[in-house]
Amino acid sequence: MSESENVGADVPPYRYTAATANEIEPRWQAYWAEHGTFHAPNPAGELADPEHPRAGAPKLHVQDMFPYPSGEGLHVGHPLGYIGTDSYTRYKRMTGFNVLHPMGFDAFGLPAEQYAVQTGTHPATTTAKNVERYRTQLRKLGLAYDERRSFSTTDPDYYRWTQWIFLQVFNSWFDRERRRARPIDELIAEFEAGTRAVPGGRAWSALSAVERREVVNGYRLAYVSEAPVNWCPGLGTVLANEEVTPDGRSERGNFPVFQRSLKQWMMRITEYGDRLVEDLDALDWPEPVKLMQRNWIGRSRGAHVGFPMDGGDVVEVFTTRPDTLFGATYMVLAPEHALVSTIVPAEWPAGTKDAWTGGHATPEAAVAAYRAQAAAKTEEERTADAKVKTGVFTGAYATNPVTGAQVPIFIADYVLAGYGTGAIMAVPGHDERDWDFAQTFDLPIVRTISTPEGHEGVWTGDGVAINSDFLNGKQVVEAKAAMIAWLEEKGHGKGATTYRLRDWLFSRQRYWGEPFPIVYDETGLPVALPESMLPVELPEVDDFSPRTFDPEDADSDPETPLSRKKDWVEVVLDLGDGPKTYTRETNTMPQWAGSCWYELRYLDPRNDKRLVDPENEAYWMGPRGAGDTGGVDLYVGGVEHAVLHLLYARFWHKVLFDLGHVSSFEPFRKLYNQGYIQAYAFRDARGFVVPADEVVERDGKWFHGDVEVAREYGKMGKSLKNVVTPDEMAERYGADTFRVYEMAMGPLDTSRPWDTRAVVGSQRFLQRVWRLIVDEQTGADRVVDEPLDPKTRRVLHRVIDGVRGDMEELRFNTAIAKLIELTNTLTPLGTVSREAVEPLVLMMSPFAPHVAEELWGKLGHEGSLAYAEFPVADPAQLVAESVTYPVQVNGKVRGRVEVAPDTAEDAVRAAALEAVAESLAGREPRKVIVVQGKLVSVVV
RNA sequence: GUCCCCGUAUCCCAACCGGCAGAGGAAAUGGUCUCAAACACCAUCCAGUGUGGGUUCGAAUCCCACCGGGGACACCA
Repeated sequence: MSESENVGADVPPYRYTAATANEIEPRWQAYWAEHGTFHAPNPAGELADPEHPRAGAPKLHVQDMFPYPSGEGLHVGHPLGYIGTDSYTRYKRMTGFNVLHPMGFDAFGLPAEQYAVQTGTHPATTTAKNVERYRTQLRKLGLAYDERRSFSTTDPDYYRWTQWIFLQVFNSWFDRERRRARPIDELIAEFEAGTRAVPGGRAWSALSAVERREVVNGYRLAYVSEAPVNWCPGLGTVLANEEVTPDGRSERGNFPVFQRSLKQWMMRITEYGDRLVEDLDALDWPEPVKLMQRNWIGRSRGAHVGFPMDGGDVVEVFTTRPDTLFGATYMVLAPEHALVSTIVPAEWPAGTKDAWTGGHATPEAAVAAYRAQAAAKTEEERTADAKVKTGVFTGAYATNPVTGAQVPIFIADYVLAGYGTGAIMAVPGHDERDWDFAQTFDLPIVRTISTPEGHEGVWTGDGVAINSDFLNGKQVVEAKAAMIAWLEEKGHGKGATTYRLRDWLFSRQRYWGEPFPIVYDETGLPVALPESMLPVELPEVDDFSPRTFDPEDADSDPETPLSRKKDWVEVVLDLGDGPKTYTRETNTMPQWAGSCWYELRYLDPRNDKRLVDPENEAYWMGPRGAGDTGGVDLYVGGVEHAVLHLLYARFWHKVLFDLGHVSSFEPFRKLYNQGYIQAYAFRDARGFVVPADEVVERDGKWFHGDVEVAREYGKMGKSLKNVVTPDEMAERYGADTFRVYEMAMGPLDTSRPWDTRAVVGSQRFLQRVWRLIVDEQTGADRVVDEPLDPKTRRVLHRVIDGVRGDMEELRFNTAIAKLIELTNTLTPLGTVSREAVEPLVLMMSPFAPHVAEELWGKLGHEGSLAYAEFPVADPAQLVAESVTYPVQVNGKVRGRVEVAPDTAEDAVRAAALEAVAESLAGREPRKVIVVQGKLVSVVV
């Protein structure tokens, strides 16, 4: 690695090199810090500044997904998005916007805790050290953050408000009629006044105090429930559905996850299912991310239908196709369904087919065996071959409410306990899974939708209802509505919507997270701490580790690190009725909690009275008119958070909106997914990774020393020995070169391979600009005040126009290409005109801010260019002096005509025909097409 | 299996509503500078747009099929 180290005696003394960059860059970084150059003024509060050049200007709030400060520090892939937003915001600031571009750290989480467990170092120490390292690395890149607004989610001043939001969630309920959250006191008032029926049918006044609390707790948006959860013994904690992979393992650590019924905190995100789906339409987000959220929420509209049984039980099913009810010839329950054990008769009823029994003598034996078999299967095995359907007859029948027919009830693992009611009506004629099952078990198939001529097998498409009595002749949509009306009238069911989304499991058995602001009294019911007691600080402990277990031990029980801190857990408090002993909640919040609302804290980071001053929130994030969602103007990050962070953050934001704490009803108006920087890794014949920077290419093959190695393409990472750090790039080329390279190598939203060798191209560009202004031998200023020649001036204005357009659309690669083009146009001119060079320096400043600031100074300006006006193209200069039309004859270019830009179509046509007269050779044109400003096409 | 995105020069990428396939960078080749090399500079080189069909005066761009790469979903009733 040599290029920059041989800056020898022969290099001209005033050339722009890595050494120049490394002198300039820290100096400007210090200047910006000292002058608070990138402070953004708030309308109100401590950060208000009426004297600021952008006070009262239109605002722009641009934010990156903040990093988890890992111990390994940054590699060149991490800051790609940060440099993108930095370039964009520097540009927007120069066009007159008051720009908010903050950065913070998402610092709670597993790695710091695991490191603490291994080394005994307190996670707070590790975290502080890592955050400091990140800050240093980011500062070296010249990222223009308002550093007054920076925080870590682990700061007690920050998580105080995370806990405060938890209390808001805990102290509210979802009013389904109004479709929004309301304070829990309003619910209690309704119960007291008798305007809302108490569940269970008893009068509010007849309930004991404890019973009342239990009723109310059943409504809270944050609640404790004993329910099946994802228990991961290997990690010693429970996990949210979103943190479990499709094959039933933990996203972190890849340990097996088991369903266990445990008492845990949940958040009622399902109540927001409709709004989370519907409001997606109003967001400027990439379609794939919207699709992922829609899929995850999985809203289905349909009906609940009751199938009565002789004993009085009713099998309740959910269906999206109530219109096919006449074709429901059997039913299937999930093996875990609660009814299964009660409906099984002692013997197989008459008419039981052999295939239905699984070879067992009694229904009880068959069901028991099938249940055991299903329970033993992993998620992966269960879904491995969807075409092969398994199941067994329960021996019981229910009545199809519309046909009156007795239909057999099966259990099968293709029906999931956790979705809908855990039971289905099977319509083999019009559902693929039911069709497959009916084939295997020889069940009757009744078609209720007309199928196209000649179609055989299952039909899931549209059609007209047949064999369906009062539905016959209706189209699917119409038939669904008619059936729902019938069901509701007869009391056999009603229209319903279900979701794949489950309530959010919100507690973790970890140390390094936010403590809950919750204690338990002698009744064992939770009591919220008052706001005045926030923050509930994380206590010091000796042992940070949760109890972990044999990863396969499904029956182990979680134990929280905080529960071992007895003198913290037992606490005497006066919560209004005198000092009493309480027991603290010892779970902590999941890592997502801190990132669920951080966009709001940037707006008013020092406010110790409120989460955010409403005036500041309305200014930075408020809606721009009726129907506008409000929110961050541009939010940049990777797609990997499509359903986790982005869904949780939307949920919390909507709760805060409902309770009147914010004016925007979505947190992120526009989302942009940056691509990833990929890298090559190399392995020898044994499969061992060799350091990528020691591999050389010869004749299209790769060698490590004399050993040929195989190349693979993928992530950059320590274990792949292919990490390149921004620090090393800054040292070898300077941060500006590194920034320009990252922005120039391709569109921001596509992934591309890192190529250190190509970085030099960006350095040459900066060097050429520098050379335009500074004499490399003497250091003298080369710029003259002579006007530009008209041709170059038109190039300049075309570039200005193009660069502005590119910047607005985040097309940084093409913007840089245009700047290079302009530079290459100016270089051979000999005289360097201020008229061209000043705009060039301003236009390059978003990408290469340090060298631009330095050159701006050399051009005679005082202070920073951060608030200088970005060049504006003169429309008069954008009109070409003349236009050259290529003239095509039958699609081939046969001539050219040069005319004035405003030449009328007829004149262009005449000139063009003349120009290709020879090619026409007397043939009469059948058609002449003149595309104004583009070309002429002649057809003969 | 279903859906979405992408295949342009040796490589990374441009080409905005269909209009002369090349803006920019890297590599390569030749040259200037140099005792020499590196740096720098100048010049050159390089594809008819994955394949096959269609629409059109005209297709990288629109449509269909296939091939290759990436992503999402995958018993959700």
